[in-house]
Amino acid sequence: MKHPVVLLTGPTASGKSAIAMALAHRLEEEGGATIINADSMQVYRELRVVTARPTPADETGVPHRLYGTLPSATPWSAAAFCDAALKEIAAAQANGRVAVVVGGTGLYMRALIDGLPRIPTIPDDIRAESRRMMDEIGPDAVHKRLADRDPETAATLRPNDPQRLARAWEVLAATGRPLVEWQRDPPVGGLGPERCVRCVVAMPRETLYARIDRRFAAMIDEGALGEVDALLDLGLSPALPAMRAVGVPQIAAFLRGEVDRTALIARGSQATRNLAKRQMTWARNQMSDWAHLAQDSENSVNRIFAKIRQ
RNA sequence: GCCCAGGUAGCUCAGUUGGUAGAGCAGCGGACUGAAAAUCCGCGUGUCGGUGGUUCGAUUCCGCCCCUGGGCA
Repeated sequence: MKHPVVLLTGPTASGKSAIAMALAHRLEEEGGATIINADSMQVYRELRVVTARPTPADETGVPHRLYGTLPSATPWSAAAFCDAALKEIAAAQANGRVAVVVGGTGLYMRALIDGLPRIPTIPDDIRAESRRMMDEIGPDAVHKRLADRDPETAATLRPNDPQRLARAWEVLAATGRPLVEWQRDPPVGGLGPERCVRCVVAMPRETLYARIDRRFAAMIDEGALGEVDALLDLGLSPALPAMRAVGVPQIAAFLRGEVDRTALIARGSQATRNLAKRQMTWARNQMSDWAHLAQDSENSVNRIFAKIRQ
């Protein structure tokens, strides 16, 4: 394979970052690797402990890109990720390095492989207006308004799905063209599956859930409370993606004195398990043609290494 | 020991003026096309604490017993 890009995913706490690091070390003699973040939350600067982002020590050993590079006030997106990731992949390859894209966000992986239709960036004021309308009149009423002007897109959306309705509304408002029409345009910018070595880490659910419980409790001891406290000091809207990262609302409730430490750990672990389950559903049904790796890091590295050399 | 309030799904609880019961959460399955760690959808048989009694029929009414919480001694 000429310039393979390694795509490595798996549910949260599955150990994919450790596998990526081991792979990078293994590739050291052949030019090295650059690890590129495909996780929707690990980009946010203010969140490190709570998103289990690679440590500064990890980052000095191997080049890491798109980790902690964005202020939490600025929402990231699948399209922003694709643009940035494609540049980083090109830069890594120009230096003779293997690009290893790692992250748990299935949508980002899909967008990177298949590309996205070229929908214009929605201006901030239109976006804000769309979200404000959602808050004021509720998804059901927004769905009715959308059905009025864009019945085709409205028909594909449930009347109680605020996130997708807001998106459909702002695309229509900003471009005058229905979202479903945009989505019929050919996607651009995708890497294509043949250029990618796609791997997903899998393990028994009980094993993963136990890892999650252990990890969340450890985060509390490693500074997650102070980190979230500092984030809250920024006074950001609670609707922002970074403010909704798993652990942030739960820790915020603890800092407000609404729950005790035991309840915090229970709720934080719970929310993380819920996330892991959704990620596993995505992997099972949307990534069935990806190579499945066991949790064993050494074995996984060997398998990925063999695929790169094919 | 006495009095009061409870004992219903894994958890928190609702309910049945007597016709064997349902929400939220958890769990499981699913969707996912530019905020995705998001957003949304589907799945609920459980000796209704135990045991006698009344009744055509009791989780529901009555007696006794057990357990939990609170109060009084």
